[in-house]
Amino acid sequence: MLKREEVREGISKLSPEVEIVYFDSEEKLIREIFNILWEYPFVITFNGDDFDLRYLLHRAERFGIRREETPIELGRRVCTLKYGIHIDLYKFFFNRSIQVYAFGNKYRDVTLEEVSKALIGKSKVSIEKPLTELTYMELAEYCLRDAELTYELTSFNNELVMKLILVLCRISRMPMEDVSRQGVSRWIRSFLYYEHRRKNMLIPNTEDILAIKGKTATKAIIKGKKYKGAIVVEPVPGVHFNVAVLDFASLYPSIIKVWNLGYQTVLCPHPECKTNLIPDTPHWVCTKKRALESLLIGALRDLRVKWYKPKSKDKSLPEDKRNWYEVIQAAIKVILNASYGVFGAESFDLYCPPVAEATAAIARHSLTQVIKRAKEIGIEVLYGDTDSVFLKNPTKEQIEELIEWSEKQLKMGLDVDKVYRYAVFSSRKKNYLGVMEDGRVDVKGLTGKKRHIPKIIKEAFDLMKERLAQVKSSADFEQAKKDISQIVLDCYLKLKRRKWEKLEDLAFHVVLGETPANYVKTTPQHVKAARLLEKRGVELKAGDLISFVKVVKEPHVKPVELATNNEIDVDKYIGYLQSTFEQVLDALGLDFNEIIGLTKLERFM
DNA sequence: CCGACAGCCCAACATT
DNA sequence: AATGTTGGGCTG
Repeated sequence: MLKREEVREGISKLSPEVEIVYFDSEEKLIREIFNILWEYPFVITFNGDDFDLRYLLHRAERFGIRREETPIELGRRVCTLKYGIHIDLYKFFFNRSIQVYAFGNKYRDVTLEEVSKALIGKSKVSIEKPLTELTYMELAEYCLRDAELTYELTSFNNELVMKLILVLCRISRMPMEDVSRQGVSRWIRSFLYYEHRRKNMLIPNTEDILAIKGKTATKAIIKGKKYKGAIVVEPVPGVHFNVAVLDFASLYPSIIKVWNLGYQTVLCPHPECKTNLIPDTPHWVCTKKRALESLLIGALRDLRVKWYKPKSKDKSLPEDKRNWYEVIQAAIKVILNASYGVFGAESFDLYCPPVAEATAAIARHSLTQVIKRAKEIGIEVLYGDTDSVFLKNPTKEQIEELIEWSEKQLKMGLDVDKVYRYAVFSSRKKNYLGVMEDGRVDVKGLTGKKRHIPKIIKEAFDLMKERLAQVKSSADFEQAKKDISQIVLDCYLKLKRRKWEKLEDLAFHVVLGETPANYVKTTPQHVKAARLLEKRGVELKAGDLISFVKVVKEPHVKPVELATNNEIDVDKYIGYLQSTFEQVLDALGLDFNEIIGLTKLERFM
């Protein structure tokens, strides 16, 4: 720590083995930090690329410490070490694939506080004063905790993160420093390029692939997308008991494997292959040669499904071995999940639109076929999305038959993913709720689970969820419906009578996709609130979370910290409550307006 | 500058 | 007032 005038010692809450070293000049402090950095083969930071290491380097220059004396190498967007490997966990945890597939979306904002809370259940030391006003002991405590959290993010769960990085290195053939910073498209590029070189193949230029194979032939449903994607089945609204959810095992990678897809084989030059058409497209696939992507993605898929996944569940293996298999299968899953998308991404060096398009087309065909077959053998299909079918009360035999049929006819693995005791569908796609046998509740897409909605509505929604978890049979529903009506009514009255506890409970929370000034086409509500904050001198940028409430007067929103209770637009909130709950109430045969006591007549007055 | 994809829902905004 | 567009949050 740097000795400074007027800084008090403070009271130490640190454990006795912590040693504090004081320096009387910043230069000496920095030189000592550098000495320590030289000693370590790995240095882990959280945002060290953009802050810690960069800052140290620049401070060092101020004191005339020469570049040769510093252990830090300055890159354009990275800071590396001359001896040792610097891993910036901020970059690693920021990676969408890591966030979603490796950590199941447990953290949302990529901050040390958020990620630590989510993954290791620990928090930063909270401080009320500006850093400069802390006593030495407070500062020491604060910094030490940050260091501990950062380290523990790599050590928790048997060093999961370090193992994951190591496995990804081995698959992608990239150095740890790169693999921990770059996105999944770079991993896949590196992996495919390596195999090209190993087989002594030419690596095509990006523009040559596009020139020869061309663009896409199908029309996307969503404006602005390049090609047609997945199918979503119109749900059968209502409550359904005993719903089996079947899905294809890693559908897209399986298609790439089974259908021999790759930039070489789709629209190949052989006239005799032109009859080997891909359903729903004018494209054909080669019948003579194997595509490298198909081979490699297929091999990865098989390794995961047939070796690593079963080994990770094999109870006869020692714990640490099983754990290692688990890490590997998770790492392969991350790569497989992205392996189709990259072919449709312009930024990918083996970008090949017809390959992506063919994969999606075959997926539609496969799902359609399964639905058709299910109906043929007498099963009602309630819903389906991309790779799944929701079957109403099927028998064991029917399920077995469907799975066998898929294996034989489509060469595609179909499995029972889960069974819902009952499921609730509205008429909306990607919006449903399922209660599993053990009482866990899956909520998909419903407004009630979205993170931007006010706490007061979310809490009511969660109460309803808990109540629904207790329903075992259709007879149970009668009482549950009454209880749910009461939950909705309570929340309605709390709003109508302005009896909320805190204003924060009414706040919507929306992330800025851009810096406020960049919104030129429209001004969404959270941007309006953001601009009010900016007027107060708050600096805002993309990624910042804006919390605002809805008020009566123009512009109808206010940042929560600037608002008062009496200006709240209660009717807006009631409207929101209504639309949130109606997604479920509809299916239960309940009516929002009746619940809150409006008779049909009153509603028309 | 940042970089896997498409489809769906909702609310608010902008335009006709 | 009706209709299309934008932006965010979600599913898969």
